Amino acid sequence: MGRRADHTPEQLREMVLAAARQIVEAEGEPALTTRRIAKEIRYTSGTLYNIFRDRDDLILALNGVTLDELYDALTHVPRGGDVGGRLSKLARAYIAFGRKHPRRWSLVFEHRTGESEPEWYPPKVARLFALVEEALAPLYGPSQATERSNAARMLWASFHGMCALEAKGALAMSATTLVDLLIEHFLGSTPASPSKGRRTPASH
Amino acid sequence: MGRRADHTPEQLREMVLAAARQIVEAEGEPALTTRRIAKEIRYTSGTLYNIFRDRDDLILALNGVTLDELYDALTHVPRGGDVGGRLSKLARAYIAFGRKHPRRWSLVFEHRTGESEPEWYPPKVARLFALVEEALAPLYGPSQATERSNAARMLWASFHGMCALEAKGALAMSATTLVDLLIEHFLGSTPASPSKGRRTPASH
DNA sequence: GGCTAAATTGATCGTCGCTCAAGAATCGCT
DNA sequence: AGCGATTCTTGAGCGACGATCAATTTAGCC
Repeated sequence: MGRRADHTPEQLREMVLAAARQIVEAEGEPALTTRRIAKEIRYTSGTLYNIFRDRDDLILALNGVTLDELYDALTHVPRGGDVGGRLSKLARAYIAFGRKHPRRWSLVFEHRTGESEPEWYPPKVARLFALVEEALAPLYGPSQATERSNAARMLWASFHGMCALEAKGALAMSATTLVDLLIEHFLGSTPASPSKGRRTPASH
Repeated sequence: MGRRADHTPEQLREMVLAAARQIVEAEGEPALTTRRIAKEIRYTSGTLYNIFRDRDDLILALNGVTLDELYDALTHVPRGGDVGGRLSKLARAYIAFGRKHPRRWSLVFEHRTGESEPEWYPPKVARLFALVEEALAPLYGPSQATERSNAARMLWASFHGMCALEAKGALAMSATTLVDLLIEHFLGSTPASPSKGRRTPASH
């Protein structure tokens, strides 16, 4: 057979990613073979290589979808309330996402990023950090951009660690409990700026 | 050819793990094939299946070696000094280990633990937590075992998250900076027991 | 209608994890 | 010492994998 006009390249790309998403979610990464995906969308594996450079490129694109969904889930966290409440909600949303899509979430972090990431990838990660930075805004003055950025990275990495260890069953307890413990400790002290130690938000 | 008396099963097992260790460290997990390991130790791949159930079992054993080495590295952290200093040294030793053996360290966490872990595995993880718990001992009274355990898990998971994100290049900064920031915040407040908030160790 | 260019297929290559019959070397027994 | 039983290793082989590519078929264009 030869050329078909069944689907545009864009449609095809989305069909592949949708199928890949479903396969990973249902059966895990080992089941994500090119032949399996092709079968799912009624093509053959060779066609996938018109769209993606190789399997790694396909997984990277799928991880992009996952990061988009994660960002979407986090942006739906209400913005009001105090800093601690918002941090906790952000962390819980992150953990909830990891629990809801464990295999796809794991794929983002287990995937070996070969030589280098495409240019569209880092921003998808950066804006997750930015959400935490934004939540921290009330705690820091305009001259404390670095402190706020460090704190956001510290908190996000910690959330991630709890989520990761929980997913591996290495925690023997709920990650949300640990998250709240971390946030309490974090808000209970502000060593970066002792003069500004306050637990409730204040407009700056 | 048939039976050889070149090596005992124990020797063989160690040769396999040593070769696997070297291959992973030098070329990463994709290079860790049964044929490659067998070639390295002058056997054929079939022999590996007399020692390990399958490739996953072999990787699990290798991860056991890695966890042992990690534990060894952490036990060599000096015990004296204040709590903050010891926590920081433990975390730095953990991060240093991850930096020194990135591919082998990643393998521990990227490996999909299929059905269930063998009985010898969880203790290797648990005693890492125990090291942090021990370091936290001066901060908690005898009736606060749960609080201490939670704090240790929270800290360890956070260390892990920083190490993991640094390894993926997602931090854009040094993990040790974040670790120290976390420890400062942690010691700067003790919401679990406000009456016992002290930053310097005390014998109990 | 006929020509060009694009897209899809199916065969194919080398490699992978894993299995197993066959054979060789060691061990236990007398 | 001899010899059968046992244990271990090999190498061929299976099915599946990622990836490539010539052949073929179709869509778009004049």
